[in-house]
Amino acid sequence: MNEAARPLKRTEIRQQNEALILKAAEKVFAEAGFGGATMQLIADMAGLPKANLHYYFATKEDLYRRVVQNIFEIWLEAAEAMDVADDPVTGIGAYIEAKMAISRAHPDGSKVWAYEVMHGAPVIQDYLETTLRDWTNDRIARIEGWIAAGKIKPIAPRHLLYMIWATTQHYADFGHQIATLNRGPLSDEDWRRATAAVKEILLRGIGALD
Amino acid sequence: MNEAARPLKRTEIRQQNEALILKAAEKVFAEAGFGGATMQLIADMAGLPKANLHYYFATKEDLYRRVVQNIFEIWLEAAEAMDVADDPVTGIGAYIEAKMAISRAHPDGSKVWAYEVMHGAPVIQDYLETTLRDWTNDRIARIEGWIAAGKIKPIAPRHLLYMIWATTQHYADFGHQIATLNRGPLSDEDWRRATAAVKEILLRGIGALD
DNA sequence: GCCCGACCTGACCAATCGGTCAAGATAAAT
DNA sequence: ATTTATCTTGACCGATTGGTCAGGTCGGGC
Repeated sequence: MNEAARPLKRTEIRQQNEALILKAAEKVFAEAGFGGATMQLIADMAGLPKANLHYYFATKEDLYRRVVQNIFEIWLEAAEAMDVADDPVTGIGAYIEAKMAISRAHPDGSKVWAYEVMHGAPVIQDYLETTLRDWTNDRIARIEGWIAAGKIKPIAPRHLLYMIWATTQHYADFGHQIATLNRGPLSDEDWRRATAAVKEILLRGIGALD
Repeated sequence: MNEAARPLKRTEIRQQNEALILKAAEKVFAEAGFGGATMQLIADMAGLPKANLHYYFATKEDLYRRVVQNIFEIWLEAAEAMDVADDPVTGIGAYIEAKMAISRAHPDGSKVWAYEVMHGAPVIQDYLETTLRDWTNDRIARIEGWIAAGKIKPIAPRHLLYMIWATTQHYADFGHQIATLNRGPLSDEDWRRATAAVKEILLRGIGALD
């Protein structure tokens, strides 16, 4: 992969191999789930001997945990997009766009997250109860403010958030089904149209348009 | 389980045991995925010896296939709810209500379906390309009719369907996350409110309300 | 040039997996 | 009552799994 055989510094070796393993693990966990994934498969995909994986990650659970945590961080960064503006059209619109972009850029990560939650969130239960719950309550308060200011209709803020999560992540988690119905992977234009459709229906649905 | 030890007819034995195994399998496959599920675990949950499972279902794949097909049939029956009326509010509203009811009644089935699609639909790929694709195209034509008649705004019908699937199934597939944020399982009233919120936002989003 | 600690890996292991099978138990046809 | 086909099950098997380990390689401080 690298040009020639340049000598690598110790820290570079560690960073490079951990990243390589995490990337391969994300793909394999997304394709096969935790139980269906094997360390041998991840090793083959990373181009490393299996024993080398156990040098960097003690157990399969440790590796899985790191993959899930990485996704959660990407999730949280995008969540800040909702605070860019004071009006709901710009704020919620930017959040939907950010989440759609993540669904396209990190479909495997989204699937591993879905897998983890679907199976009772054994690894990230504490994150759900702390970070995610706090973030959700803050956004609910923000949406209630928009309702009180008459900027949107008095819909249920909590279920609006669930609908945003559901619709945007659907394009990653169910990407195979969508691609099958579309007779092929979504193009740039397809993604633009999908994002526009989701934004339009949700924003009009809460009375922020027209 | 049965009162006393009443003698069972041959056909009864077969039906009863197959149903018992399928029910246990649905739960285990939903909780652990295909790879994470074991025949021993399913056997224990069904209260039967493992060898007995292989008498009724030759392989683990056969058992999994039957579980996925069962869910697909439930899915299709509910899809007919969309054709109950000529106006979009009643038709789409009934479809959303039917799908929300399924999410509540068959959360494990929904999860197994999600698992199957997330992993490339190796078992039900042909259903996606035939039955589901035909059904989707028919409903798109129907929605386009409503648009042409001026009953709803000119939204993208395909993405409206995706949004309905995503939001309704989210309450099953991500039920654990929702329950955690809700500090407990959803009550009857919670489900009623969730269904109303989804219906209201989606129907207003396509311009069928107000 | 030497040495130490980080890095690498083929070979190996106990545990568990899906699946098999032969022998016994039971319901129904004769 | 005997036969027959269905149902039941403990014991077993080869294959694969996550994980270990001893012995090697190699970068970098001295």
